[in-house]
Amino acid sequence: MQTRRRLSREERRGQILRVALETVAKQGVRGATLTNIAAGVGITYPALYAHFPSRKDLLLALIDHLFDRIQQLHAAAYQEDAVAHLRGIGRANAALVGAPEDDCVLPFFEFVAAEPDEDLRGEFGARQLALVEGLADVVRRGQRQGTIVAIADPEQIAWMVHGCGWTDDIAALMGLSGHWTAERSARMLEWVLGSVATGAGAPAQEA
Amino acid sequence: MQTRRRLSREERRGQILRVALETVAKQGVRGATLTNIAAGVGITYPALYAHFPSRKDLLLALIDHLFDRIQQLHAAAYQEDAVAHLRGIGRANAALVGAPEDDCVLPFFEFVAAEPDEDLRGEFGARQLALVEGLADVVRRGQRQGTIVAIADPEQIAWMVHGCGWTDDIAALMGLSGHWTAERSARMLEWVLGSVATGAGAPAQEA
Amino acid sequence: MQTRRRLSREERRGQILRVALETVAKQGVRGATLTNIAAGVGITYPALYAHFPSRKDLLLALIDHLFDRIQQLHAAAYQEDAVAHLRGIGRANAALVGAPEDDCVLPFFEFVAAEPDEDLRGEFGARQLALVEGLADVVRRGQRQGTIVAIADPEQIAWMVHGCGWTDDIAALMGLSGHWTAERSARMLEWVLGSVATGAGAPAQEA
Amino acid sequence: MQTRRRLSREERRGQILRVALETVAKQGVRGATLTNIAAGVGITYPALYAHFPSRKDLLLALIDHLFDRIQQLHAAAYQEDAVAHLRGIGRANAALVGAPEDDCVLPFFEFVAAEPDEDLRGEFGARQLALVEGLADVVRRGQRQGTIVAIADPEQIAWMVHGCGWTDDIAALMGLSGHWTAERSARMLEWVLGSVATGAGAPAQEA
DNA sequence: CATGAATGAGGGTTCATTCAT
DNA sequence: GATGAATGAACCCTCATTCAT
Repeated sequence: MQTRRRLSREERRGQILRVALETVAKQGVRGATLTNIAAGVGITYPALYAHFPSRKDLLLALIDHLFDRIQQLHAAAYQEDAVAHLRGIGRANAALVGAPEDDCVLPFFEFVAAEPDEDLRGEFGARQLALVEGLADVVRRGQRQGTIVAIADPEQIAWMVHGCGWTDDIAALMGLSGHWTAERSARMLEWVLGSVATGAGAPAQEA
Repeated sequence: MQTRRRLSREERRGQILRVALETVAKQGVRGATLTNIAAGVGITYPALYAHFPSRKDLLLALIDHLFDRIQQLHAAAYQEDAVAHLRGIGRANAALVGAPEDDCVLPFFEFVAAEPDEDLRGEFGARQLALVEGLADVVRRGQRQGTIVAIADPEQIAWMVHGCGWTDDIAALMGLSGHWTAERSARMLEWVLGSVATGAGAPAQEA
Repeated sequence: MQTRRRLSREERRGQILRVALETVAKQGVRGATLTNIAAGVGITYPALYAHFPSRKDLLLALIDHLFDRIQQLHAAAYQEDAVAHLRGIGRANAALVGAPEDDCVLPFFEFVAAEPDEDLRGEFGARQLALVEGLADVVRRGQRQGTIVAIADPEQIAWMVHGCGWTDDIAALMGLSGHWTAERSARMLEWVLGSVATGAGAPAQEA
Repeated sequence: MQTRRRLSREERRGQILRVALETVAKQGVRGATLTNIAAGVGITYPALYAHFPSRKDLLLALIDHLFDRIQQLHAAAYQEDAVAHLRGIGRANAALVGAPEDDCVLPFFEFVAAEPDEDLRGEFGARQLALVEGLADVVRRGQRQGTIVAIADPEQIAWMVHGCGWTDDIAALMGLSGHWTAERSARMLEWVLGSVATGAGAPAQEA
């Protein structure tokens, strides 16, 4: 008599994705072998085929899962002031980078790094684009609010904010957190925001 | 009668590194297997062991080779005006990204993306750091020249210029060149430079 | 329709060990490659990894298996009279040596001879020691029975009996059975036993 | 101008054999690869082919070399009293076993252990036989001298003395020197000798 | 829904051997 | 007589995948 009840199909699938994400964070896409993932889940690897037709499909679903979580983060950082919202998004990213036990930012770049033969980059780029579009929407909202200068190109701003996050991630990935510090990262973000924010909300630039 | 003459040790080593770099550019670090590299060179894979004691040593030598080439690029972009020098470095990088047949920028990021189990990230980060230091030196030169505001933090500026390059590279890697265009990349660079450059040389910011 | 039914885990494991033992007997430890063993079993070599985590673990399990069998032989030779028991053990060994189709004695020495880089000698020595201890126990039993002189050093006797077996094995291994005959082997054993046995049971020494 | 003169063919050959013997002692027959041997000699491995047509021929020559050295040891232990001579031979062997830096006894057994596919055992057995014959000759000399009982079978005695040495060697090989001590080894030898020696020269047996 | 057994392709590495120089 | 470059076969090991149960 098993006290631990059989998981439903959906629950199992979610569990697998969570474990897979952790595995990618710790061992990279390459290290996310079926054996490793299944071991984390506590099942045998052929059982994974009951949920995903192939490893690649699992990884694609994982990208979905990952971007869902990131988008939740972006949504959670919402503030009525668009500039503050962007700042919140940037800080959320920076905070995650500093917390390597988190399984969200690091796997993000692990996917960027996923070898070309995994055929994942295209899919990944498309999601990334959607993320940037979301940021651009925030910029546009700021322009409607009047907190962001109307002349600014929303996409350009969005990409730059996004790029700040990338820089953080890459630096962390390469063990350069001691040099590209959270402080410098924040200063770069403020710089970008400050140069387009109107009024008193914009911190002065000091480089 | 073989028309292809026997290569000398140094020639062969150089050839292997060139081929390996192309292979990394096309198939990633993971795809740079001994079989693939040897096939590109036109020899059998055990022959590689006559030149490198192991695959990892080959990859480490490749990182050396790669950074040598990048540093040459940076040096080649030299201009007496430090701001112009930084701009040249940024543009050189952007130009390379647009020319995917070049085997220099893409492999760069392939290494960033190299799976953790390859154990290359540490080594790579150290080289990266040296590169940033080089950029910071240019900034300091600009400060001595008076073309860069004295108040600026050279390391901060250096990292930001470097980060511009990263953004270009990653975007290209993910097939987003259509969105993160050369124009936007240039604008971001000008932004960074403009905000620290003194005098008329600094383009006005318009985002 | 496969007529050969799928084997259970335990059956397969046992079969692999049996085949491996034969392989060691015929081709030595070095010749006991995964390919060779798997071929004998009738499977492909990666399948072996489902049963043993590595070749070395397989070989260690094989040593277990081998000593189990030898200890069974020693136990099977039991006689109440300790001297007779020792004689039985010695004769059992000699008999095996003469029957090369047996896969027990020969592999024994193959392990002794296993190249140092296999790292098996230590483990093997420990088992060997246990075997000698078992013989020493028989000697002590004889001393309690009064069939073996009390003054004798049990360990010394045990080692000497064991050494008789070694001599047989090595001679067989080197194809010298024509010179170190079963008769001479028996005479050496009697010599050892005779010199410590009390009473009429001890055959006269004639060399 | 090389101050170290070119070695003559014979000198080089001897040097190679000496180095090869050390290599076998330290790393076994399997570890005696052409690369390892050549490295010890200070030349490159293809150069070995100038002296031996193949690795196997080198190993066969090495067996010659090894037995020559052992026979020298036996000769050096010569004493007019045959029993003393045999005792000297046994002690010489035991002494060597205790001195692992010596490259004579250990390689001996490394060859016994040489995997069957090396095809060396036959050759090795023949040499071994010659060695035993030499011991038997000493026994016969003792019988003529009257120091060994006439009734003894010279071959039997010779094999037993030889077997004592084997036991020492194997025990050392398996790291059991702590249990099969030099003292026990000596006692076993005295036992054998004592049981065939006549007169006062024979130590009393005490087991 | 899950498992256990097995596979085939591929990975890095080592080694005896050949041959032009 | 010796070298440097290269080869081909073999080794151990890993992994995604299949399939009967």
